[in-house]
Amino acid sequence: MAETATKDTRTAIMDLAEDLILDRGYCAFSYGDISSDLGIRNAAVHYHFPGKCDLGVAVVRRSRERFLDWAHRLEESGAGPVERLDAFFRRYLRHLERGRRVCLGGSLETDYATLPEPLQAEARLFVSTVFGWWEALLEDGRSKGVFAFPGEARAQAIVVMSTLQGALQTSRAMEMQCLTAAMEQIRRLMVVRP
Amino acid sequence: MAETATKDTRTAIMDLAEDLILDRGYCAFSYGDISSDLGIRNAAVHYHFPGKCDLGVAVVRRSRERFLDWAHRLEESGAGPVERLDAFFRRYLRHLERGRRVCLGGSLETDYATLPEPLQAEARLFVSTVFGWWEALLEDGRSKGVFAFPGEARAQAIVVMSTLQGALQTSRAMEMQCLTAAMEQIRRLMVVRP
DNA sequence: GTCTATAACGTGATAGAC
DNA sequence: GTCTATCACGTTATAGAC
Repeated sequence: MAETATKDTRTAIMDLAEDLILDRGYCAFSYGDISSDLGIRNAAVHYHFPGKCDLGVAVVRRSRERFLDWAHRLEESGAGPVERLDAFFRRYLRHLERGRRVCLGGSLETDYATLPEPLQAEARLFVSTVFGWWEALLEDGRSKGVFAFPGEARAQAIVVMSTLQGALQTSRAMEMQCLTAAMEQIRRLMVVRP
Repeated sequence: MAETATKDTRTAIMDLAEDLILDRGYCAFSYGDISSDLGIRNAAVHYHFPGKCDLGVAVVRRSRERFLDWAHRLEESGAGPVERLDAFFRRYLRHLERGRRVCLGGSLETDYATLPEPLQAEARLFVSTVFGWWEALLEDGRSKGVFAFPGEARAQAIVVMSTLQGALQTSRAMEMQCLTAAMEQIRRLMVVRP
C-alpha cells in the first residue's frame, strides 16, 4: 500500500503545517518541526513538498476548498441566515478551543510582508472567498428581514469578519472570553430577534 | 556629546524595531536588519539591547506610554466622545498610510506563541491598556447619549477594537479600503448622529 | 518513499581591541 | 560606544544510496 502510505504522510504534513501556521505563523515554523513531530526526516518532507512555499500554498488552497465545501453543504441543508451565522460561529470557535489558534486569514495577513509571492496570492484568494460568503449571507439575511444593519452589506461584512478575526487574536492577550463576547454582541447588533 | 549620540542610536534602534514588528512581526526581524539599516554592526545593537527580548519589551513599553500620553492629552483637550473616537481613527489610520503596517496588538498576538515570556507579559499589558480606554470611552459616550449600542460597554469595546485590528490586517489581502469602510460602518452602527 | 550526509546561509550572542 | 572576529545553532535545500 505504498500509495496509501504516501497520501497519509502528505496529509499528515499538511495537517501539521496548518496547525503550526495557526499557532505560530508561516515564518515561524520549519521543516524540522514537521519532520521531528512526524518521526521522519527533513528530506522526506522535501520529497512531498519541494519547498516551504509549496507546502504553504497547498495548505491554504485546501483550507479554501474545505470552506467552499462546507458552505455548499450548508446551503444545501436549507439553513436560514441566522442558522448559517451560528454555523460559522461554531466553526470559528474551534480555533480557540484547539489551543488558541488564530484564523488562517489573520495569520497570513500579519505575516504577509514575509510571504513568497505565490503564497500571498493564495492568501488573497482565501480571504476574498470568505469575504464573499459573508457579503452574500448578510445581504440575504437583510432582504429576508432577519438581519438589520445600516449601510451596504459589504461594509457590514468587513465589520463582522474583522471582529471575529481580531477577537480571536485578542483572546491570546486577554483572559476574558473575547470571542464569545464578540459573537454575542454581533448578534445583538444585527439579528432582529437575537 | 557621547550621551546624546547614545540616546540617538538607542532611539533609532527602537524606531526601526517597532517598524519591523508592525511590518513583519517580532520573529521575522533580526539584529542584522537593524544594524544594516542603521549602518552599524551587530555588536553595537547588542550593546544597547543585550537580547532581542529586551528590545521587544522596550518597544512595546514605549508604545504603551505613548498611548497613555496621547490619551491624557486628548482628555485634557476637553474633546467629546465622538471627537475622541475620530481622534483614535486618525491615529490608527497612520498604520495603513505608513505602508500597510498592522497594529502592535495584532502583530504581537499572532506571534504570541513564539514570544519570550517577558514580551508576552508586556503585550498583555499593552492590549489591556488600549481595551480599557475603549471601554471607558464607550461607556462615557453612551451615558451622554451620543453613542447607542446594546449590551455592555466591554462587549462593544471588543467589537470595535477587534474590527479595527482585523480590518487593518485584511487591507493587506484585499484591495478595497477595508479600514475606512470599517470605521464608517462603526459610526453608522453606534454614533447617534453620525 | 525514506534515508544519510552535507552544503550554504542567517540567526542571536559574546569576547576583547580600540 | 562601536568595532572585528567568532561561535554554536537552526534554517532551507539538494545529491545520491537504499
